[in-house]
Amino acid sequence: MAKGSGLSIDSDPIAGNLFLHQPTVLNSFPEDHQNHNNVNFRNTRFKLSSLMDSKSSPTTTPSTIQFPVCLNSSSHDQDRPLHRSDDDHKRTVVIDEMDFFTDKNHDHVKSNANNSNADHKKESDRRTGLQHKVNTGLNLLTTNTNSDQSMVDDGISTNMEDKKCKNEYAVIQAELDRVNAENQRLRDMLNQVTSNYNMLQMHMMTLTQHQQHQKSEISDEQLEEKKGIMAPRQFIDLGLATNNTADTDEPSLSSSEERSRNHAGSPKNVDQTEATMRKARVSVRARSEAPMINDGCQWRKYGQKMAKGNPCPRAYYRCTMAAGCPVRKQVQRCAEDRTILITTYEGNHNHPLPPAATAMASTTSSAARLLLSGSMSSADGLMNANFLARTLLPCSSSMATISASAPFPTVTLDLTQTPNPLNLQRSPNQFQVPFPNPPHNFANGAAGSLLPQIFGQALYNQSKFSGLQMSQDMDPSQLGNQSQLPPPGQHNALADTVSAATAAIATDPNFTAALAAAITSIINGGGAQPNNNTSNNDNTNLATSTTSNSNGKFSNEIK
DNA sequence: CGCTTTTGACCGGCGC
DNA sequence: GCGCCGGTCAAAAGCG
Repeated sequence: MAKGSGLSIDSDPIAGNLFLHQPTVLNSFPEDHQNHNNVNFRNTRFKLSSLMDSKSSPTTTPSTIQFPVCLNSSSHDQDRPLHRSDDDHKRTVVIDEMDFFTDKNHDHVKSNANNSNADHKKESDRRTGLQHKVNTGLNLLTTNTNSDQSMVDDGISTNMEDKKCKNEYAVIQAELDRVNAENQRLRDMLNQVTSNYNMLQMHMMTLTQHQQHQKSEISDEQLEEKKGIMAPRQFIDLGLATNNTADTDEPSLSSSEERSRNHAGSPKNVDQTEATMRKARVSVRARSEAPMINDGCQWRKYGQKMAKGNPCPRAYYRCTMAAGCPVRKQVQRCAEDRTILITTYEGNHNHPLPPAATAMASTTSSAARLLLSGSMSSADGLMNANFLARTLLPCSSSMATISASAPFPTVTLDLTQTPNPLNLQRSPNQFQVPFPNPPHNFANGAAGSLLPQIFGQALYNQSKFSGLQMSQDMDPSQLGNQSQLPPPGQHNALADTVSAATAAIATDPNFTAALAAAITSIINGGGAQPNNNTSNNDNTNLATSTTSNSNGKFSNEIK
């Protein structure tokens, strides 16, 4: 990663994984460069790798002579892991090897403990002159078959030596190919990260320009919104929901009905998918005197229960914007602080949404998608979510929590901590996403709209890439929106990486993508689309100035 | 009259 | 098996 870009992904454990291989490939030990004739086989590998770096000429293939010398390292050394701290030891071994190759000295175990610097120089000179013969010595230490050894003992052998050289060369060549492939993969990943970074920069610039532009146009666009114009982008990506006719054509099923369907042998994937989607929950805590947070959707109350441990009743709502919409939400006041309203969303809308509702809807949808990812059932999913919560809401480490211990994995956005000066006092590197309606009660939409959107978008992208992982084992058609998957090339490259390191994948290649998408969501959903806020409900005053802090953090972290 | 809310009943999961 | 609990249903009531 170019230092000029300032991208400090190395600090991230996941990105660290990306580059963990990189130093291995691109960095060889300086000592080895100085003593390139002495490098052992493993060091030779690093040299080869470094030669294969894009900055190196591919034509500078090391001569075969370099390898033979190295292979003389003692067997015990070959079996040991390579560490920088072993450099001295390795050099010592090399000296032994040179003694081994001297014409008259056949004592393989000759100690070099008493060798002087002059000896070193002598041996070095001798080695230079005997480089061709070094190949022969190399062969002696390669893995020989019994027959080979007997032939050597017979003293035949230039042919055999050549043959062994060829074998050795083949081995090295194979290694070369392998490292080359790895390098290629790393380059692809690097390119992807770089492109994402560039895209992010572009978006940031666009956003900056848009800000001023939009401020002057807000009033006009507000008028349009009130005319009931519904922009195409209001069709929230519902992924599976829109792709599954079961979701769109059939009314939502109660849990018992779902169970019945499963027993009846209906398409299990669909049912399980829906069940999983519905299990994903996004909980929003916000202060509000109102009985319910206004999130832009139309809800119908279908039940109320007294929940254990809370004197306040829990109300159950379902979305009534379309028949059969499976989205439900629960509203309950916090037992400890009754000014806090806890709203828990579940499911994905299967219909177009007004802009005012897209934020929360995308959040719930994203949470469901996150659960759909193959790794979500494991600790990886929790790690992903925690990583995202930590990364994408750096301004609010306490604002986003994800619980997998709950009956249903739940993303909790605690907005009770942020109706604070952060949203009102903008620093120069912070920005405000303008919304048509003036900020109102915090619970009436302010951060309750955009923060979930950011987080939701991040979750969505995360799940998108998790989908790559899942796609290895599942029918790709089960994925929600294939069109949003990376191109096949990237897909394969990423999938390879995924299969290589399951724990790391979750965050590694997706990090910048999620990050970029989060910013994009601000631009598209908050900045470029700030005026799509339809006043569907009379008291809809969704969103306002938010996440300025988070954006400042984004750019700081990236650069 | 149509829609929404209320509220008791019902159901299934889970733990003991 | 039983009871608790969360979630849902659906009839009745309320409202515009």
